[in-house]
Amino acid sequence: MTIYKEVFQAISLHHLTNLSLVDYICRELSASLIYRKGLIPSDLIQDVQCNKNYFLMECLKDMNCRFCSMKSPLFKVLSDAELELINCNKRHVVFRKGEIIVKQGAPMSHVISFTSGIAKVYIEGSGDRNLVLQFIKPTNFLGAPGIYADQVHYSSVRAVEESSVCFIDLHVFKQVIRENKRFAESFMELISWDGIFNYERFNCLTHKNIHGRLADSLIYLHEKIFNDRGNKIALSRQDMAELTGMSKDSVIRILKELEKEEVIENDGSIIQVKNMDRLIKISELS
Amino acid sequence: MTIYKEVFQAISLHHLTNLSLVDYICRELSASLIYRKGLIPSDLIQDVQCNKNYFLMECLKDMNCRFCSMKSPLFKVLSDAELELINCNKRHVVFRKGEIIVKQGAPMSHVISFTSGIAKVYIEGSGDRNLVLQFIKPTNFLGAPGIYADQVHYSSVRAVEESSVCFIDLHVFKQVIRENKRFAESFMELISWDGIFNYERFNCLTHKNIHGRLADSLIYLHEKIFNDRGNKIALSRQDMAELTGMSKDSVIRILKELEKEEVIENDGSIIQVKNMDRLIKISELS
DNA sequence: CTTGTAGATTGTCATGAATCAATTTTTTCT
DNA sequence: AGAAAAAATTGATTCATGACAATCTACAAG
Repeated sequence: MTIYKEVFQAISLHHLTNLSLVDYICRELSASLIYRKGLIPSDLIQDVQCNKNYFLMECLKDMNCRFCSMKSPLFKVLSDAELELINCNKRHVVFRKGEIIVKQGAPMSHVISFTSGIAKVYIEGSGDRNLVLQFIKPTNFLGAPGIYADQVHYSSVRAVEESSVCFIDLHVFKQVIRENKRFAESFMELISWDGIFNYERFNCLTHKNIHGRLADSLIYLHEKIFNDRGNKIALSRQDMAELTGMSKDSVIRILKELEKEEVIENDGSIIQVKNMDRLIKISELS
Repeated sequence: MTIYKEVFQAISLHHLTNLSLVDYICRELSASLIYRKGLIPSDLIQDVQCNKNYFLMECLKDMNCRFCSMKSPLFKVLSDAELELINCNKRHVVFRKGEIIVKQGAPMSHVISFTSGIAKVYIEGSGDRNLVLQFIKPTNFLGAPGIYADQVHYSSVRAVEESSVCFIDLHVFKQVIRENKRFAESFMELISWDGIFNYERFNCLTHKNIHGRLADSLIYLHEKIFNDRGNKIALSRQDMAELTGMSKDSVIRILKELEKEEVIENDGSIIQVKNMDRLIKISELS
């Protein structure tokens, strides 16, 4: 286990992003660390990929924003002084699986930077019916649209697996936006892209049948959310139902169908896409 | 007819907003103009309300942004110099009913300020299926989310009745945002509220049955869009279908039902809400 | 005046998808 | 490890909704 920690120490010291993790292991560590301990690199890479979340969290404790590898790309345009200011006004918190990070309707006192894990952003409708807007993984902000509206959360966020976030004081955050034009512009881009993402979901949810909706969701989860978990989609059927706007029962039914047609592989609660072309075709056929 | 023009000249000179129009007529004009010409104020107000759009457009031609009563409230925080800069880089254009103002997918060269009329903002899905995101009336901006993303329009906009807009050069607009912090902040608020509006629509469109969806839409149209047209909702069934995400046939069916129950009154293609409480109840019952 | 066209209306019908209930599997907690 | 709880599965049933077709209406163009 210590080998992982060494790997992650190295990562945080070198400011590596999630994406360059595997590259880095292959290039820098294989000779010196891995072979010395008799580990096969490909196994280590796979293990690290699957357990990345756990070790990441270890490294994030007490991390200064200036050196944190998991800070938002938006923060890259900030000066050291600005980062230090944010660092002094942040709290790093770990949430366990299933815990609510943000509650819809609650007043917003902090901007939340999501630093590790996976969470679902959902709106609570009338009568137990939730709709998952999107899943969140590092690095992203939570509660974006409310920040410049009326400082109220318009969606809830719940940890799907153990996750950690940084609470950043709202006033400090706004102050930095006011004083750094590039940062302000980046933040506007973020809000804008968020809005555009919703447009695409509108289409899917209102005009496609359940086959198309589930196909779209599987593609989304495969490509955007579980892409750094070896594309192993680990979600409850209920969560998938809330993402696609269909009933849990229907999700199960269609997943079975897809498994029979060998479009996906279903091992316990872990889903893996086997035939992406077919999924895309199903999505396009509506 | 000239009485109207006088009224509107007065409005534009005094920088009156839409909302204070009726107040203004009662307070300032009734004695001097209306009685002198033998008109009954309440009739005039009603007529002006119903035909506001036509006369408004007359007044907007060649209007300098500095004195334009229909400019966005956002522009109120701009200095005269900034308004003058925008004025020099804008084009005022009138669109006839049914014409496309903005086409989804097209590159965005200008920010568009909607100055009179009513238009529908919709996303074009696969296979002729459109979804109306919202109706637009003065004063508002078009193409908001794309401005700070990749300068592409992510929705189409079509005039529902004769409408006029101002095309403002995108670079000039961004320059003003960069240099005026208050304006930048206002604009962020605008984008944010836009996003929040979509959240509420998600709920409605994914979790309510057609009765609830139509009720919601009628409430929206009554309160937010046709509120300055004497609450006379004038839309084609097709437009209402695209707004509610249901088929045209179903719209007609439910409207008939509502008419029978005297919740609405349907005179030709003009719908008026008679029993708002009932509509709200239908909406809540989902 | 008449003719054409687009939109509105109405009823019927097929079907997609949710609900319900009963059973099995998996996960979690002690 | 074993019990309890939660989640997943499955089939049967019901209902809501969209699609189609035929007719009607109103407005515009010739």
